Amino acid sequence: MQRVSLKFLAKELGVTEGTVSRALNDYPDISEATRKRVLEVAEKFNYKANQTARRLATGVAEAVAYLMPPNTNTIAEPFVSQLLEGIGASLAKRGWDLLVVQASSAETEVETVEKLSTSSRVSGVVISRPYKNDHRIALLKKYNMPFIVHGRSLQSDDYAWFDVDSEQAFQDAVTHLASLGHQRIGFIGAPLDYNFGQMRLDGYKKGLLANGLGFDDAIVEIAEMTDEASEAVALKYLKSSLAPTAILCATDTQAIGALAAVRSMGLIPGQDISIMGYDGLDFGKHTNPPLTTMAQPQSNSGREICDMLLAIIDGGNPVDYQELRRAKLVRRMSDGPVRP
Amino acid sequence: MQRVSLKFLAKELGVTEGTVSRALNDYPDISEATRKRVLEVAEKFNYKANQTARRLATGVAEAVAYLMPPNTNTIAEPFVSQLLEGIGASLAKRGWDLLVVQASSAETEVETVEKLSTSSRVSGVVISRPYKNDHRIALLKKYNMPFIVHGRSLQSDDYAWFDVDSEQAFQDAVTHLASLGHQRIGFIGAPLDYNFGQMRLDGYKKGLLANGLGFDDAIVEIAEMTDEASEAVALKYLKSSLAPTAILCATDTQAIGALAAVRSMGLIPGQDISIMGYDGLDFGKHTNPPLTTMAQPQSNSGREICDMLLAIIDGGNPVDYQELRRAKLVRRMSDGPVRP
DNA sequence: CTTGATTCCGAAAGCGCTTTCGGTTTAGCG
DNA sequence: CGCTAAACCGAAAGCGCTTTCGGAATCAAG
Repeated sequence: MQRVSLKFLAKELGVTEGTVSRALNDYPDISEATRKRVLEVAEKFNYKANQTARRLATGVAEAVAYLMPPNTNTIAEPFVSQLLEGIGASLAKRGWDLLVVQASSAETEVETVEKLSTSSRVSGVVISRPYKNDHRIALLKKYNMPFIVHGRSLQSDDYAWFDVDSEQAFQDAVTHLASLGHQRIGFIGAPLDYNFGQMRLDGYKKGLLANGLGFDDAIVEIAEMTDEASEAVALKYLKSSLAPTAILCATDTQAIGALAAVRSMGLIPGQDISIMGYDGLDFGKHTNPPLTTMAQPQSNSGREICDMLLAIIDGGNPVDYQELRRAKLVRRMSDGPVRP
Repeated sequence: MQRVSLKFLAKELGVTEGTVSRALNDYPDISEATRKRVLEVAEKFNYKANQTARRLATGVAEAVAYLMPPNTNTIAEPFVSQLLEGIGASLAKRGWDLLVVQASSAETEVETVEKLSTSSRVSGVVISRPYKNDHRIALLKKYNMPFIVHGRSLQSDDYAWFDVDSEQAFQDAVTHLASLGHQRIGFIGAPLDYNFGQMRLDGYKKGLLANGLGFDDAIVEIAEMTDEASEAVALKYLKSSLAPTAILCATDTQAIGALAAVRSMGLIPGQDISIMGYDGLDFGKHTNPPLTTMAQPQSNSGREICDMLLAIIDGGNPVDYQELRRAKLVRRMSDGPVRP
């Protein structure tokens, strides 16, 4: 299989490589006649430009990287493929590539991001699940690499991000539970080094305050974001002398674990104990019972995120690209009025 | 930020670019002394080679593409992120990149694959969910691009693949159900243009035969791979005059839909009607009731798949890389002995 | 017919790296 | 101490494209 190059086409057409290149790339200073001729021959030989050479010559990578969040071992990972799909769709409009990079461990993460920033493989990067103080963000800024973060770190005023207001969401969730008569609402949180873990906890606290409820750290605990870990914590709450009547979880995955804990005690979630999650995973429709949750509108957020990133790559000011969305309550069957 | 190039390092060191390159790439004909000197300075200036230039010069793309399956709208998509994670891990050992490409529509799919094969962006590609006659496979072969498919098409003897024997699995599933006393086992299948759809149906039929059970197309139907579509079909079965006592579904997602159908009739899955799925998704643990399924060992199949691909890229014969795994029964709560 | 402005394309440099080839040094040996 | 072989590195070509620069051809206008 003869690899068809520019040189080959040029020889075939009896013109120079430069001419072929210009014709193919819609330069203005090329006659309609030759452009047509070139296009025809290119089509005939099924010419596709060597991307690598093109990139080297133009100096633009024509690619964007998605930094996979570490520890993607939970049930909740459909969000990754959804996001990728959206990003891919956005990129397709320009014919750009999507790179998926993983930082296997925390140590290699710095190395990975550094290499990503300096090896000119990509024009921009999107990262998920930032930590409170995220070294990845620091590096990206240092190396002047366009980026957008899906979520926010503690200090988020000088870069682009797309986030759902989870603090507000958890406040709303508490208010909802309170309106059902719950006075003693437990909380199972996500690790606090993730900024969203902190924000959700803060929202929970604010919610208590706003509804005149007291904070009791006997029923507030941080757990890994797995169903098992959360189940254990929920079980502890339920077995304590002053058990909560409702448990609010930082993620749907955790809520699913809590559901299991409630059932394992012979109680019925939604009737005896209310459980609420956050994320709005589709799968929540099928848990036992269906999970009430705060849903983030993440259907095609990948697309929006990537569009924002592209705008920044095109010279936009990152600060102009900060989007805060609101989560909304999706009531299914795992919540209910408090038992007398 | 001064981009530090080979030329820069060379000037800094007072040697030529070639020397620096050789030192960095562990060539033998370089003295230990200068290698060390070069390494030090490279480290000091945090030099990372321009990947694009390197690729152009060496002619190897150092990247692999994953072709996203179309219609990834089901609940069952964690498999994508799991696969990507595995592939990424395998690639990380070489420092290669992972590209995720989407073929938005069927028409653009050919174009996409063609461009992928000829623009020398990647050294190999992995595809999922092949059709019976998959044009992507044909193209990849035509262009001599190393590839591996996750699954198999109809004619699969001349390329590399990694698959689970779903025909066997469905035979086993029927046998399991039959051993519980079920004589009338319904089937909800996946679209037959996917080869796995056909294989699962075939397995079901063979299973009936092997257990001396009759085939009745009143309770055999193909449905889209969504919970909703499957729920509708299951409902139809259940409302028919000769309702099945068990329903076997081609995917876990469909089984979840069937579960919903059973419950909506006021029946209890696993007691009144048995439901079985296939895939072994983690969240099957949390459905109502937990789903009995044929589990494919897909935990780190991404890694294996990519390792196989890399071996082929290194010159291995694709035919030597065909792996057939066996699914195993995971009993949870959605199956049980037939009701008298 | 000239002339100045256009239009179009060839020539060639360059993107940042790899790698071959050959020449200079040094080592090895009698 | 002279000769061959080995060790090391510089020079330069080349990967396949883009893009600037300038020259030849064409055109409109005087």
